[in-house]
Amino acid sequence: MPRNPDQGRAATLRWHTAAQVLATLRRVPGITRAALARELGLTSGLATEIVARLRDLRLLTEAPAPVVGRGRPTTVLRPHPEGPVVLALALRQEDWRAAVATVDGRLIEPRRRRHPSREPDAVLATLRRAVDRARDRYGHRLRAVSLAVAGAIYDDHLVQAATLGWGAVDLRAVARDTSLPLLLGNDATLAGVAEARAGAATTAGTALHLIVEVGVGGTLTIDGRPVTGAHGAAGEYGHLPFGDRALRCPCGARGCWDLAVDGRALARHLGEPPPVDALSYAWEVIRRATGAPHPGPDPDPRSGRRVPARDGGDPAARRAVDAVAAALGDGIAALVNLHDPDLVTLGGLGPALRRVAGPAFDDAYAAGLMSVHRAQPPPVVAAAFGDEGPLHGAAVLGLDHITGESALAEWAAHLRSAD
Amino acid sequence: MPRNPDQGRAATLRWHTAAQVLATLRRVPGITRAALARELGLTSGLATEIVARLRDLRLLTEAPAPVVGRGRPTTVLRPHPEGPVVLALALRQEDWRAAVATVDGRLIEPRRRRHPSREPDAVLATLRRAVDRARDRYGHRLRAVSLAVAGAIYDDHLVQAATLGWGAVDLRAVARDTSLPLLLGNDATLAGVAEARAGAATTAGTALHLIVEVGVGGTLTIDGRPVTGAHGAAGEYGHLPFGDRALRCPCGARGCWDLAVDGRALARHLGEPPPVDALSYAWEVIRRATGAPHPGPDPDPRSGRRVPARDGGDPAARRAVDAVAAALGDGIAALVNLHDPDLVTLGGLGPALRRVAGPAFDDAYAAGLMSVHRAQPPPVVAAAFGDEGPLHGAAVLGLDHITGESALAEWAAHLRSAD
DNA sequence: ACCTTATGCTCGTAGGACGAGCATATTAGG
DNA sequence: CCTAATATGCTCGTCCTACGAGCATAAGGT
Repeated sequence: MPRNPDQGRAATLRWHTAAQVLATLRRVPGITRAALARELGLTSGLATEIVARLRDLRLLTEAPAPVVGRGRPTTVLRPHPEGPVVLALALRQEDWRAAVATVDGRLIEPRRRRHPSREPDAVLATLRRAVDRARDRYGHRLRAVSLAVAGAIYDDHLVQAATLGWGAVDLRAVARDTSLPLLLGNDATLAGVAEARAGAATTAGTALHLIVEVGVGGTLTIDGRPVTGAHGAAGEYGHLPFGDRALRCPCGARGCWDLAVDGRALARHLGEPPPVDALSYAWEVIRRATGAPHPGPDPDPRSGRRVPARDGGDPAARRAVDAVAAALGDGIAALVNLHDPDLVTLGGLGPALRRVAGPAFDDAYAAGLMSVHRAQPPPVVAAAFGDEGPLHGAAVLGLDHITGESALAEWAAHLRSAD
Repeated sequence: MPRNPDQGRAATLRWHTAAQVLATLRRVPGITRAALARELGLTSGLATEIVARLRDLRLLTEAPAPVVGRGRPTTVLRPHPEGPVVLALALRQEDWRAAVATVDGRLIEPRRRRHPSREPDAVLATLRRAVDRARDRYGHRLRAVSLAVAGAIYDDHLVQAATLGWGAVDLRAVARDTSLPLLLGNDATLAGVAEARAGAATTAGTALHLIVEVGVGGTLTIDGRPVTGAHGAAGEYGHLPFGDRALRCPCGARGCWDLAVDGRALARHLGEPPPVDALSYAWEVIRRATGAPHPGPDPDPRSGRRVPARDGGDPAARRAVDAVAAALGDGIAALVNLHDPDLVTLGGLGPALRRVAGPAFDDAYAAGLMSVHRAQPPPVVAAAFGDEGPLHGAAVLGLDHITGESALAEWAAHLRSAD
């Protein structure tokens, strides 16, 4: 039956182990060849064959590894200087980011630009220029473009981006007429993927990632893959009715959790009018609560050092932060009861709210857990990538695509035809 | 490296296609050999080889298929009369069920018994006798025991079964000293698996199953596999705080959805005292609301015929049912926003509440959906298996186990050693 | 009786995985 | 400085799955 060259069991299985090797290289960048063989349980003969094949395919190169003890020295596996790359893009409210990713998952040339205009056409034209620049520089090595967007995705289309003020916008213009696949993902989803693959949740099989900015977004990941639902629209944690049913959400429903945990909630607690820019307003309230000049996002979220003084700030702001942090902890507890994750990673305002709020968050979290989770509550930790999560997640999306079994077969055919 | 006989790439791949064949046989019981080859894209030579191997392994037999037109007649694939089986058990509040399942997924000898006593020891001893009986009858053909239990599972242990009045009970006694694996699953989770594999959600990639009895349980399934979380404790939909925060749940939290959608909610709306048996109380209120003698669970839920008259019942009961159905529809909408499923299947009281409530459910469901889901709202349908879901799901769990690649290798070794 | 159609079987070939044996490159220790 | 110990890499023969082509088989249709 399988006359089709890239179908059937044999053609798929051919690249199976090669894809595993590349996945391992991505999980442990700079892994040695010997360690890789151990990790995957490859016999040395098979390792020889597969590495040679991947070298011939310009997917990786070997460099002498630093010697550690006795025994024949091994080599470090690195992406090939003429190997395939993807362009990762992340589109947010006030700026966009771009980076080129190699098969080991490293980002090169990360850039960040503010939108000169927020008009869809202007933004898409800018992104398109980034694609063209990458094509000029990398030529046929560029194999895919992946785009993290702060908006709602449905069946691979952007249907709404509230923070950008966009409705449905056709993003395909970013890669039109390039023959490059354009891979689309929600930014909170992709940030969760980044945490699960290379960030704070690498050891977790099931992880929940939540990001608080204007409202709450996030995703559940299972073994590094996001639970995206039938149309890619899953992850609307902010519109769960965990909040006060008297409050009406712009989404049309009542009692959305969104309204209880972001800048709008802080304003309500402070008796101030609804903020125009809920995100910077929230940072400002957090600043007032600490009395510190600028509590902003951690420059390096991996270091937990900068704990601002809890005293010295504005008591009203502190009470507002406490209330919002409690609503956050309470909701997270409900989601832990629901999903039973190994770990929860928090992004956006989350870590700062928690830090400034003192015990309010932890108390609410503990109180909301069902008894089965009390003995070993899943840790709630700050996201490792911070604001860079969506870009890293987009890179993961693109690399998953180009190192999948079918894309490897394509790349091999591409090389054969180029010679 | 792989000196271990049942590890490594080759040993796993060996059974890969054979496992696919058995999975297909289970998805389409009574499939013909020719249709199977088409379905999996097997060449006729490979089909010959694999079917022959599975025949030799006593996993399936072939019988002449009814002739439909021209061409050489093909055969129907059936489980082998000496092939492996699993014993599926389902443990509920007032009764337990048992059935033996063959590799094509059919249940033979389904039985149902009431608990003579609800003491854990007595119940476990009864289940153990069912295991012994199956062992007597099937001998070495019995390869696993799977158990669906109406309680909370954590790390493969039962930590609580509220409806049975049990705390943590060690269920391993059911299969102790038999060398049979005991596979454990929550009953709502397994009912969802049954719906996704062979019930109302077979065509759905992502499906949400919810069952309303005392509270709400359920599971999300992705391609037929349940999302069970890190410890198998996921699916506590009933303890999401969708309800009135003024109400305290026995779980310790406030506002649990549970309290808004079951018999306890009906009693509150009617101003009656909290019922002792919330489930039969709920059926009784539904009966009062219809005026019909007995609205009970559908005898055949696949036929949507028995729509009771909405008029003629007790108006107060109808209003209570309306309110509860609305709370159900509202919560389901929130979960659709969250998970983006293709389909929602409803079990337990759900279908009856919805049928009796008239538009209250559908209105609340529609009103709670986010706009992205409005164009094509996921259908909410009655579960196909009704009360038999957990038993069928347990059978799926067991059959997945014995038709997995490693278990097939074991079975082959077992046969070799028995000769 | 033929042809048509659908299916099943045999056999030669390709290619991945495996294991054994040998080759190689380094350190540790005398 | 030489040798043993150690870790790693390569080659090759074998096994097994998958594939494709050609042929065989068993029906219906004419």
